[in-house]
Amino acid sequence: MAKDIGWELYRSFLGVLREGSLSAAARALGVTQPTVGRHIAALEKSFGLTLFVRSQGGLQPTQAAGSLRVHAEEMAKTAAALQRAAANQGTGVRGVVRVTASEVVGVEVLPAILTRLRNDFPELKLELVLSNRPQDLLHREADIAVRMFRPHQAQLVARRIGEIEVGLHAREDYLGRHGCPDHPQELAANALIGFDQQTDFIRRAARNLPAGFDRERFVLSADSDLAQLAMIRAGAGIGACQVPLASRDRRLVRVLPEHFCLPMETWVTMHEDLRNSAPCRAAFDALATGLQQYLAQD
Amino acid sequence: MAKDIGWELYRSFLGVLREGSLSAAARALGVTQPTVGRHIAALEKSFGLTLFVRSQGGLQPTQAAGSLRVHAEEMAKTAAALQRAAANQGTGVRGVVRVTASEVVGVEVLPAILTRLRNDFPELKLELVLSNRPQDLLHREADIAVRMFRPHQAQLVARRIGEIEVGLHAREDYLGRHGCPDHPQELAANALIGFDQQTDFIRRAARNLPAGFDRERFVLSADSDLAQLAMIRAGAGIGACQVPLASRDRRLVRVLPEHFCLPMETWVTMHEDLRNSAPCRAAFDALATGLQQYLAQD
DNA sequence: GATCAGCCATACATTTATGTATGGCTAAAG
DNA sequence: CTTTAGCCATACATAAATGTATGGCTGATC
Repeated sequence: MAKDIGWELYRSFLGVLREGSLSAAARALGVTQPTVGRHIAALEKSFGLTLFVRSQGGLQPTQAAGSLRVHAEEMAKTAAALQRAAANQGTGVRGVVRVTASEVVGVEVLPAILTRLRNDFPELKLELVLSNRPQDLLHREADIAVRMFRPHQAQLVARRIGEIEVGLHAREDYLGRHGCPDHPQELAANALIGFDQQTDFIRRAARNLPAGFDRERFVLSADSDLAQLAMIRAGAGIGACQVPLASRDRRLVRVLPEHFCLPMETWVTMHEDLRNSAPCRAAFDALATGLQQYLAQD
Repeated sequence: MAKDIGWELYRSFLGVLREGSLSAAARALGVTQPTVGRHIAALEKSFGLTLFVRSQGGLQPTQAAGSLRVHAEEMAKTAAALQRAAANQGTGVRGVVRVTASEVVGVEVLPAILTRLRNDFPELKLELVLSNRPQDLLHREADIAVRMFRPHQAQLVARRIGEIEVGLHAREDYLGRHGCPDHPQELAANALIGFDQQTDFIRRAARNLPAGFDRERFVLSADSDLAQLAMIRAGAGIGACQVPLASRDRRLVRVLPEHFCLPMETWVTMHEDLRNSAPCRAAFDALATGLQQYLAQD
């Protein structure tokens, strides 16, 4: 096998893939355009294949380059994880902790918790990754995850927070105009706010949904849970949201609580290696207690 | 955040972790000792923490360095995967394909298949990883896996080969001396060859094991399936092995076929991105057809 | 069609990283 | 006790990578 290739080259390679041109990649990486150009040339020579088709508007990746991209991304993620891990290694609660959560929790619940945490530890930095797709804690895409299911991977420290209940809600003035439904059948006559594409959670919860609440009846649809929440708050109709969230807003009224009630098991998880990391530990504890308070306010 | 750290530094870091000294790491990496020393110094400066305690006998990693190691290893694995992927990208069946399989299959079955493959494609190189632990195909720890269970991850091309049967066997001269058991109860009077620690496969198959074949009765134990096979072949007693394997050896006789019969579903799997890679494709096909022949010789 | 902005490629200067050579140190072997 | 082999650290020389400056090219805009 030919000599191993310098890892720095992969960095430039990924930069060009992401930015689309040597010049842009150079700017992003903090080097100059000829340097990136030489790196790509060196890679192509090593591999013996064409990675990019040069053009005046930039470089277009070949199919080969595309298939290598995932690996380069993985390198970048790992490098970032290593750097974060190193920053969290010293004594004292300082460094960067990356927290992942669902969009709703991240926007509605975490800010207050993380603000308190930051007040307690001003040297702590936080990165928030909002996604309904579970991040890979084992490979440190995130340090701590707030998830709605029991983690099934080993090597994780997991704390069960409790169950967040999801129920149907609407603003009282909407219900005043349309009447508050007493039976699921009456839902059909209402402006239902729902999902567009089925998410994992919905699929799992589908069997617990009442008959009147399904995709065909939705008048307002959005894949974004945040958008659905905003529509409920705006009085657009009846939709599903977390009960403790709705109870913060006096104008929101729960609809058909006995027919529509989805409890979501809530967990805070972290890689076990991070137990000895002061900043991760602090963030973990703050999230656990903060979320418990969130549940208790129900 | 401080400036990003050159990925090359991580390489030196991992080298020192693996080799235990600057000098040894330098040799392994093909650079000189001062270079590695500077890299480590640069890393320690960037991180603001001590990674190694210098001593005359070498460098001893601190706890911090140890906790960063997994990430560095991950970088190395990914870099290797990228390089392999690149090598397999060109036209023609050349490059390195990494195949993983169980120890028994790897030692007893694959050599013939891979030899034929290499004869057909002299420019193809093969790496064999023998392990009962499933390798991570998604992250390209291996390109192709021969596994005894249906793959549950998406993004994988999987071909079902059939079922390899596992049965009890012994050499005929052993049976001549001790008599061939007709009922499971008679097993207790025999020299049983079995596992020491329970493997995943055993655990899953446990409910299908006959009453007379369990851990307490084993006279000869080994975790290595290869060692068990060798003992069976040496005429040491009765043990379990793959039926097509035993039928190659005329001296081996199957024992209690109706009571002890564990079919193992056999699959060849590969990441779907590799379908367009000529060398991986060739290896995949060769493995699939070769294993099918192996099953058919039963 | 002329101007401008953005891009890549090349030639040259400079900085940076690396290699070479050496000395000091320790632990084990003679 | 001496020798040897292995290691790290430093000073200096060298090679390699990077930056600077420039020219040519294309496509959009006026």
